[in-house]
Amino acid sequence: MKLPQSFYTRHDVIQVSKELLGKYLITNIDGERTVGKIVETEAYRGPDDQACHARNNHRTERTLPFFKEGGMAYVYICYGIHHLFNVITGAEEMPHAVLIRAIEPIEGIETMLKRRNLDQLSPRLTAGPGSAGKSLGIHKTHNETDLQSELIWIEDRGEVIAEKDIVAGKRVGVESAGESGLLPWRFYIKGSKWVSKPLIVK
DNA sequence: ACGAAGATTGGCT
DNA sequence: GCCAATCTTCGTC
Repeated sequence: MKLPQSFYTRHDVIQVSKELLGKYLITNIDGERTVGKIVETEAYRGPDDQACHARNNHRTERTLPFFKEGGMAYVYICYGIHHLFNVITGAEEMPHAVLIRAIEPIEGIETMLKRRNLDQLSPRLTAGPGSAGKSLGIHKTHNETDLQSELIWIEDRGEVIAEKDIVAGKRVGVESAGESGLLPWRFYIKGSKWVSKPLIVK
């Protein structure tokens, strides 16, 4: 079942981030259907979260999607190369988003391999936000795509990830965000071999 | 108008 | 492990 818009418009983006684990992200791009199970996410909770692009309600052309109602894609380019896929959540004017950091390839694996210029299936195919987005054919032109459309959407296939099977840790690559950089808002499915980096737990 | 930095990745040493 | 790739965005001049 396709997740309804009400799944995304909820207030608590941390909760939405965790519940997205075990859901299926489906794209129908360039006539190729690809499906990946979401195994790793990160929550970005503006305006207070200093690691969020929309921190302090910072409103620019890039961050406009943050201020719309939850349930659409937010795709932006990182380091000039990578197209990172996020889901906008929360109510209008509430700038929250969830970054999809890794998926487990489920369907259309040949297409994914071709898009990534790889010839062998391994976590390298879809681990990391740049890799996951590229394997699914997601491009910056898909920014603001409605997740109720027939282009990109997320399905609930009845799997529930128990709280004990969710690992929480610091988000990746946000050290410069001060206190916010320490928040444990990265989540992944315990034991999944498809996550982008193992969490260093002491 | 200019320049530095960025929610990363892959190739080379 | 280190570093270049590559270009948009944003702060500053």
